[in-house]
Amino acid sequence: MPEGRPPTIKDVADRAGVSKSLVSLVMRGSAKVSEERRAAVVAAAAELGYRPNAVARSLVRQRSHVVGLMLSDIHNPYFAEVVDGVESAAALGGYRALFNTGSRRPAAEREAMETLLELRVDGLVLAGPVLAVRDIAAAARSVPLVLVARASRSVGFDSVTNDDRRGGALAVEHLVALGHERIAHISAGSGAGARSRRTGYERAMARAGLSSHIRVVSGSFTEEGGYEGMRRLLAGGERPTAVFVANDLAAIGALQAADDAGVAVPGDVSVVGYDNTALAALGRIDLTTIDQPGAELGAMAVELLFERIDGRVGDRHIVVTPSLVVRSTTGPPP
Amino acid sequence: MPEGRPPTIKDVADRAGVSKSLVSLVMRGSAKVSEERRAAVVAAAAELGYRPNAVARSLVRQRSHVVGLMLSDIHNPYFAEVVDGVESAAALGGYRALFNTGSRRPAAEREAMETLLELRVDGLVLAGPVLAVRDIAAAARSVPLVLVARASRSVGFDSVTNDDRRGGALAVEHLVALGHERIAHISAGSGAGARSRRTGYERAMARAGLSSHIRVVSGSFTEEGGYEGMRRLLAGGERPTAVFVANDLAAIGALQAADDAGVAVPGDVSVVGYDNTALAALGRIDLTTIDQPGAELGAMAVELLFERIDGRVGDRHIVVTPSLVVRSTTGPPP
DNA sequence: GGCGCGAATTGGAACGTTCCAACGGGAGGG
DNA sequence: CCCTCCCGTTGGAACGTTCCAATTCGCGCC
Repeated sequence: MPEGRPPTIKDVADRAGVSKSLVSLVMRGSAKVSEERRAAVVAAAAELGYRPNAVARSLVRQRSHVVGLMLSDIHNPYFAEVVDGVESAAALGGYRALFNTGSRRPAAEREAMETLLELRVDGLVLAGPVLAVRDIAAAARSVPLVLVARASRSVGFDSVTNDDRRGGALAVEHLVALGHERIAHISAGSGAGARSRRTGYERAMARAGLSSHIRVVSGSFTEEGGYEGMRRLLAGGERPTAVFVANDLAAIGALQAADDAGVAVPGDVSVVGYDNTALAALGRIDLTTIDQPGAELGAMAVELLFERIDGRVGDRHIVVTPSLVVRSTTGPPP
Repeated sequence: MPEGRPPTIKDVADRAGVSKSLVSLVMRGSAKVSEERRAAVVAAAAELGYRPNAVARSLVRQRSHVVGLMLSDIHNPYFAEVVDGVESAAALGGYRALFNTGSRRPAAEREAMETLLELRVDGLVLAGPVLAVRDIAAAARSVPLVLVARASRSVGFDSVTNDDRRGGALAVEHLVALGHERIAHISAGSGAGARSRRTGYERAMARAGLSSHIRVVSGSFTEEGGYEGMRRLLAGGERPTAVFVANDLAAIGALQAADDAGVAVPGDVSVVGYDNTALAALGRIDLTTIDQPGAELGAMAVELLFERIDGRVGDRHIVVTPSLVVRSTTGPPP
């Protein structure tokens, strides 16, 4: 069980017979400390099990060397990839990363973000937040902030996204090339990027002369959302021969709904997802999808953050181009 | 872009024409403040965009109201469930949760844990760490600590796990009941719980009089580990008719290897996983597995943590009983 | 009219660091 | 032999809060 109180720099100083300043110098690896004193301090610290108090350090230095990352949904494997990128880029820059999650609920997201803000992280990365732009902009006023996987032309922060509109078009173009006309879309409503993916879908449909076949049902970025969406598509009206789903997670739900309804994929209906998560690559799933490199986006976000932290400011909105990954859930229409 | 310096309690006090102590009282919702002063303070805080500095508060109160959670692997959906449980239980107790990840590498895990420790979290939850017990025990000496999804009879901290040995036996018993004899195991080596699952497998095999059929290949708690393990099992020697894999993620890799080798599941070989993650429930995967309720384990861990934080100490090692979930990857031997 | 009391408010110490200006002492130069 | 310089070391202020003891103020009571 934890003992009375963790040892402080003062305790170490007393035991080593030096001043706390000297201990501080040793801990930070200063060159201007005599070898014997250093040894004495190191020994004393080890004996006491001294561990520097990051809270006190952070208070006096006005810098935490921590970047905060708010994840909109920890169940979406796409964000695990973003985490990888953020974490490795942060480590490269001598920073630590700490996460949070908002469970897709704006209120929870705001609270998670607030927690990070109160902790005075040096930079904040928001991955796929459903938060209002107003809240994001407000936060950006007090800390360097970068948005990942959600576009925004707003000022005051940077963003790194893929071109969701282009991605949506890519999906449609692929299906059109296969000969589909009745291509439906399961949208994720207000989810990050959902609007653009939908717009990409609609415009590409129009360009292909298929305006009359545009059909959008609302869902979400979750399995349940995709399942429900597909259920509705299969139930009512003229059945589509292909469905472009808002993301992989939802696409997997859609696949499930098709399986449950005895509808063959891609025999009866083709399905396209979005994100190219590890899930999509599983042999049993083998989902055609749009690739959006999560780890890279995360790493770029941190680099932008570093520039802001260093004072090199300029609202940069990086947009990477998505690409199509064809697997076995798409084929010619029946 | 962030302005010069975030406003402090002092700035608010000046603007409202009161002392910093009064502002502090208002911020903490004290009842003994006159209505007019309160209003003045609230207004001043809003105008300045004041946000309390958790770092300073944490320093003086010697309490952060944050529980730290170190995740061994953010790509394993099982841990996302643990996060859910931890987060909701923490919120219930008025605490915030902050995560970290160690990417299954002991050195990285130690660093992640150290980060949390330096930040002086009030409690630490370690989910499935591969860290040495020595390191865990050392950390437990300075902070209330609970281990999740890894057993340990050590003193100084609590743990919440499922009975991995029983789980391993459950898998074997199910397969034996189906008529299998050549049941192999893909182990996760030094991963948390791996040893016990293996022991459970071995003992159950012995109990069933199948000692001579015991066959263990080493893998890991990842898809690649499972893939490789299955590849080896299918390649060399007498082919098993059933395989118990260390966890769902690895089992999915194993499934893939079987598919790639043209081996039918469960026609030629049955496969059992562990964890009962959302992955296993996917229709396309439909994996027979051992259920270990992640969210519940996470929530229980936080409750134990709270008891320790409140000083009610006692090394408690909670072990929940796993259960078998039969799906379609298991069947009678060919 | 003075006294006591409670309620509202305040100043200052404390938390554990870092940083800076200042200090002591030995060596080297005049 | 004294002065200077530099190196290693030190004390104290500062960071933004909370908490406690002390202060002020208004009011009722004797």
